[in-house]
Amino acid sequence: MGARKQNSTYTSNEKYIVECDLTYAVNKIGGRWKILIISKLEKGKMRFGELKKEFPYITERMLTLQLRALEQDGLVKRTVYAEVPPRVEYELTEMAAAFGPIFQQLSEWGGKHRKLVN
Amino acid sequence: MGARKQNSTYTSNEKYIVECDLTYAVNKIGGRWKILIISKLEKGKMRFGELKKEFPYITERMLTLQLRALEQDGLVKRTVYAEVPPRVEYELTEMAAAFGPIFQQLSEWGGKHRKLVN
DNA sequence: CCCATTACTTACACTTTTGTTAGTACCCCA
DNA sequence: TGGGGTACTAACAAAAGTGTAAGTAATGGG
Repeated sequence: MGARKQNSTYTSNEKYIVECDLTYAVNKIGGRWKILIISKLEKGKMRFGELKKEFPYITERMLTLQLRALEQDGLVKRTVYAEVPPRVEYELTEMAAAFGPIFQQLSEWGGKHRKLVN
Repeated sequence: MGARKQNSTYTSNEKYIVECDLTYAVNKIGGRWKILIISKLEKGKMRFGELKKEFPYITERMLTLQLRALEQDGLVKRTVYAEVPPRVEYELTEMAAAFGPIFQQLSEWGGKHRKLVN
């Protein structure tokens, strides 16, 4: 009972869309926090708590969710140290580091666009 | 009565996030259909109905919404011809065309990533 | 024994995004 | 008069994304 009704158009559209490598790529870094997290990690490893401090209003839940998704997608490597209290470090994978130059260009585009439109 | 309660954290986080030029840029092309639409328009002007045919399962509503958003953001130019039945043509602006090389790289990244992860 | 610390997890609520269905205006043509 | 064609629009509903509030495990230190 209570199995979620699978909205077929919603789902099949999603599949159709992600066939495009470009959309696929943008989806990997979509969402509210992923890009910001990746940007911070470009400077090196960080602990969960350190990341949290970087973003004044992020909730632990959101940070966890985003990091998990990034890990799942092979963009972030998570290392747990068996200590108490726990210590967990996050760092970018090569795949994520490859975004570097692309991010640079996108960022420039964003800057220019913002000036033109606003 | 019934004014929507403005969730302040939701909204203020949104503002905070978009201060980043990179996130700002990605937001402009985020959403389910925008990238695909831009990709099609890279080949030249298209009418509403032509665009619709390109995407088998998009609804008219979604296509309209996305085109409106792109227009609003200065990525697409909309030209209405005063005919009956109506004719409306969409084309990319320079700002959108500037995405070209970036899209190329993102797309390559997507292709590589897909092979690695799946 | 109790508390602090860290990195989470859970259940719930709100907001935005996406899709469904039906309908509109306009004029030409039969 | 009435249907066809085009590019929409409106009211509603489903789904995903994001935020709230509270709680957990484990252990060292007081």
